[in-house]
Amino acid sequence: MPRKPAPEPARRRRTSEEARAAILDAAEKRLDASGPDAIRLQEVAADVGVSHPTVLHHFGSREGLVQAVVRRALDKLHADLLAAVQSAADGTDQVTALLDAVFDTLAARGHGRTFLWLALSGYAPTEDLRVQSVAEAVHAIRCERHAKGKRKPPFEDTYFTVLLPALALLSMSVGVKEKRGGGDDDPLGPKRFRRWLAKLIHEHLEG
Amino acid sequence: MPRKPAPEPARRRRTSEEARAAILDAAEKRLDASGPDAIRLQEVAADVGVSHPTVLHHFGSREGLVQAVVRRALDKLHADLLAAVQSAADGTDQVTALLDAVFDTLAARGHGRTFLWLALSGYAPTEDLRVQSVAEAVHAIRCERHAKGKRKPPFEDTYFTVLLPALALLSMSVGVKEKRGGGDDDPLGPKRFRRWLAKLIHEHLEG
DNA sequence: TCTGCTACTGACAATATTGTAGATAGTGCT
DNA sequence: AGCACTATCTACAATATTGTCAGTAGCAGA
Repeated sequence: MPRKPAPEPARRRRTSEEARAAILDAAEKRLDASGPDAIRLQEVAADVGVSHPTVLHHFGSREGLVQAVVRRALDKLHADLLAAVQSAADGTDQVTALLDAVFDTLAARGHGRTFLWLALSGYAPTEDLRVQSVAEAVHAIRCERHAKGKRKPPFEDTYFTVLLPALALLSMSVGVKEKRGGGDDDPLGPKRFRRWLAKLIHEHLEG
Repeated sequence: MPRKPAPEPARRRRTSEEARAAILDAAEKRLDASGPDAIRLQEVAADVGVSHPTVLHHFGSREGLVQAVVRRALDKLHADLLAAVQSAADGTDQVTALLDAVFDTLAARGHGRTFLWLALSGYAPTEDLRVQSVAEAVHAIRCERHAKGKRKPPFEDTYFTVLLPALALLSMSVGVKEKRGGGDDDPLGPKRFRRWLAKLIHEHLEG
């Protein structure tokens, strides 16, 4: 007897935007965890609860999806980084606050790990960290302060002073999962390291 | 007419050791360039000039090959790192020499890039950089020197002082190819950065 | 020269992954 | 209700990749 076509389990229809966002979320999880090469159409689709041709419908091709994820991830990184830098613009212990904020962006929120994946895979140039622009902003403040009597510090010094913690925090973001906890009292833990680094930088900037 | 079986292009027979070494070399190239996931049996075999079952014959499985490559790469990294640290054990400008040597190992020779691939992919824990042991060695020297009259510096300070440049150099090794050349006079180049960093560390150690 | 060992090979199988094609079914508009 | 639009589906095709198998061939020792 002719089989009645099985009643399909109710097809959900999203707006194009919603669907794209959901798919990008799923793809980004895999990007953060295992890199761009680990983005599989089938798995991403399964995570969202759709079939894989749906993903192709929205992004054209696997490469299209990867490009979209990369763009969104970098945009988010830039936004979070900018917010972090601005949030720490004032306060008594500026350097510590800035380091903590940038660490939060790069390590705790996983953006550093993602960025390393992208840089290694050739999807993002290292310039995308935008150290240069941050250094310029910091240098402006520094010059303004030191104008009184002392000699002006060279831009190179400011640039390197910004570059150093950026590079360090980036490397720290690799092993976030397996690292020791964040207790203040953990002797060699990342939190104490940041404090130490902040002090070092602060002393250097003061001269 | 019955085709004569095409004269096979002379099968070359290596010792097991030679074959394994050649295959590992080819696999390591791909590891350095594109990460462990980019190691394909077919491509590695083609690079060496053998068929892919030969690779399986020597390493059992793809995973066996990857494990072998990882082990050899980490061993080489440790050996080179140790040699670098020891080579810079004496000399007038110890810190600069040490940084240059470690930079050469991590960035110029590509070991840092490989290590980042392995760390991100979960093939090597971050502890594998062995910062701890280097820090202990440095701390011994430091204590010996500073014994005369001054207060003993805490180990934590030495550890962080070693950790900082290690993390920085590691991150630097990501974008080696696309970075600016190594001219001494390049304003914001990596060489000047290392000089600057060496000076910073030196001043910190002196107090 | 014969013989055993094993590095090596071609052919095949099994699975994974991307991509295509045509049909189906929500959704808003008239 | 009827219709256009398109998000979504199933089914299939094409290729890549790992792994198996039975046989071949180079080399060393008897």
